[in-house]
Amino acid sequence: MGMGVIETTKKRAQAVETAVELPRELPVGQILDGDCIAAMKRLPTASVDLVFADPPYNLQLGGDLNRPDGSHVDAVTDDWDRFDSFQTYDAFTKAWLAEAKRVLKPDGALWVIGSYHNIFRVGAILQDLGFWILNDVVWRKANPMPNFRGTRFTNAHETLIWASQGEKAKYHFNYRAMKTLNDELQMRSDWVLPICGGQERLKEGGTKVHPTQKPEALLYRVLLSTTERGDVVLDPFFGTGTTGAVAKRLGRQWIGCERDSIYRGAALKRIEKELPLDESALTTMQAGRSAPKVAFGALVENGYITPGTQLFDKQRRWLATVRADGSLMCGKQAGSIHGLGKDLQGAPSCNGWTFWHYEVDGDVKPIDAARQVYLLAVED
Amino acid sequence: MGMGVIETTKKRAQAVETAVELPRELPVGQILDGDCIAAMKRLPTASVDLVFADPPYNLQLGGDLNRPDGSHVDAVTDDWDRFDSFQTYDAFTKAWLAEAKRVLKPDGALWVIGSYHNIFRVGAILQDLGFWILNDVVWRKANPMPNFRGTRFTNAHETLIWASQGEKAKYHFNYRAMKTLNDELQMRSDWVLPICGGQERLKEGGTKVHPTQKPEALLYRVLLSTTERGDVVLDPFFGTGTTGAVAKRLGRQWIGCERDSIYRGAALKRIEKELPLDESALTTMQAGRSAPKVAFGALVENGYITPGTQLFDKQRRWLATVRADGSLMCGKQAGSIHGLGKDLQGAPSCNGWTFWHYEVDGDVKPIDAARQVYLLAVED
DNA sequence: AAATGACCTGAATCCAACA
DNA sequence: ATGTTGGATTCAGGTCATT
Repeated sequence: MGMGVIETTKKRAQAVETAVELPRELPVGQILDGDCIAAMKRLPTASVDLVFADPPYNLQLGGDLNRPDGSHVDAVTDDWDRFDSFQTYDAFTKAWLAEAKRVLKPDGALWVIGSYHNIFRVGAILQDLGFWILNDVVWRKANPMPNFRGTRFTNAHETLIWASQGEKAKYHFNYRAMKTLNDELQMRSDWVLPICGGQERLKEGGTKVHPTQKPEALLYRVLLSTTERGDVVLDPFFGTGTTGAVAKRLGRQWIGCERDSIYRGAALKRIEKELPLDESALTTMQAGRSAPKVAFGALVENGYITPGTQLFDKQRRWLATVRADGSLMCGKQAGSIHGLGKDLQGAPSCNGWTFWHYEVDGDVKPIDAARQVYLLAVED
Repeated sequence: MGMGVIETTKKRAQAVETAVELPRELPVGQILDGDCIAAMKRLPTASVDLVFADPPYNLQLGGDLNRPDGSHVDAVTDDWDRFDSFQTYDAFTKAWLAEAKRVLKPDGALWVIGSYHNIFRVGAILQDLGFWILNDVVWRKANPMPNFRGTRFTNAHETLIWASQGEKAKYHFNYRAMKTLNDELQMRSDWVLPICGGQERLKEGGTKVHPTQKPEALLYRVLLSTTERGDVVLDPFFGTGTTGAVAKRLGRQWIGCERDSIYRGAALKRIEKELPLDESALTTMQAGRSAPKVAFGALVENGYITPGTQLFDKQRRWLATVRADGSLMCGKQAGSIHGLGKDLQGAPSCNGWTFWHYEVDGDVKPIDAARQVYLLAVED
């Protein structure tokens, strides 16, 4: 697979050098120096599982922004400069998003965080590039900075976008882990988390090392929800390495890009100290579909449900008989627990495990109860 | 001031006709028929104080969706939400936003609501047109529809953008009213409100009249925060007239655009029944005050206590009127439920929840009773 | 009457592994 | 590619009938 780098004659010599320094193996556990676009160009196509990006929010803070012709952008006051700077920001955004898309595996995903200053541009551009938005997630800050002048609403949130490679692309979502994390309710698109402060906030001589250090809890949720253990996570705007620290803790591999040597030093020191969680802690709740599947026939086979047992729906509209092969019969109709339930109701689908019930010791229980008992017995 | 219409010789005759039917006076209290872009072109430049827009979201839904119990989800599949491509949607968005900008006064403002399907494109385009984003506001739905297949995070919010005419433009923000409404805390950029249902939801023969009717509490907060009494509010996507109904209630003037005659009919009927709040209820807090603990304003906003309601102490020594922002007025004195109670009694402190009473169905109850009802409804 | 429970619904880009 | 099949999947609030 090619590197996707546009090779001009000028750049070719450099590319050869790079090939010596960075062979095909991914530079996991490393912070790549320099501009993130150039750094990403040195990574192989379709090689990382997740990109998490916290790009500069505007031109004033993003000192690495230049016009396409290379000239530097400074004052952003009048209308012309505003227009010019939006254009410049868009070009920069398009460039790094395109590289991120190339580097991602087909079933990889992208997270970007931003505020109203930049997130609308970022969102529109990633849609234009073919990314498919899966959710926008609101980080609701538990303790935001107040609006001191009383001129607007307290800016109390930031927005994250989660996107796959395209409309039909696969992606990973640990639904069950999120539901468990959220007290057995589906995790919503609004996350209430405190801002980064206290012991977690990196400081040097009393002043914060990085102006926009993100809370680890935010990365924890991002990585736990959309990566698996061992996955490679790329952060093009690594800063002080929150992504790397949480990735290491959660048993994920990481790659960073960062042009500021002070941030790089702080990040490496920080990640060095981080301890990975141990095996047992990293085992999360599994979704039903990756849990061992149980055929209804196995319950019959093993005597948990006897052939001839009468099953019925909760309203007792239909009565079916269990046959020796685990199929059901109701009148002249027969089929699997799911298929028969579907046909009888004329529904598009049916979960037979919760639809069919049976009597046991005078109680009415869904047949799923028998499956639970069976699973407990088999697990040992 | 000109009409801003590009006058070709063909259109001139029509323009004269229009001038007869729609003279310089704004068509306040009217719903303009037809496409909103064409309708807005008939309005004078710099004539309205606020635009609130709930444009099509371009949902791009796939096949059918069923709940786990097999029931069918009634999706938004209306023609008005279908666009060929992002390009088509962008062109449409740019056209109506440009008209909105022309029609707005120099110190006017724009609100747009959307979801991740469209809001990034809308936000980027309005920035390109020179609008200056003041806040993005998140409507956190108290009761969103779950993600039935467990494939993503529950899509539990929508996003509003509030923008002025430009970076240097003036705009209106009723900081004090918002702070009072939010229990003496600055109003944040995330608003928790239930979706529109129950009695508020317009129905005809048991089915909803409009698939995406917005809750009145949302418009209440928008109009109270960024308009003054008598201001003209334009809604280019009027639908069933939530904007008009709340505007009338709050003593604002309104203009709507709507091409569907069924929606227009329902909106006119609805607004007809709406009663404006009286003078005293509409006077909101202008000066600072300290106190309460639970937001009395939330009860007002959500209709548990109507602005204009008369409150009194148990001995009926004082009579106070509830105002739109949740403050009380008694004679010339005004304040929060606690502060005013304290001042009137000359006491060091006062628990407004137990001090103030109101009549409901002939019974006299402390306002704390309304809080209890509200808490039961809101609690999670 | 108050409490309980069944049933319905809401701006939704909603499956995966086979043959 | 495309169709088929197995089987996994929901929260809050309102309405209305029943206890």
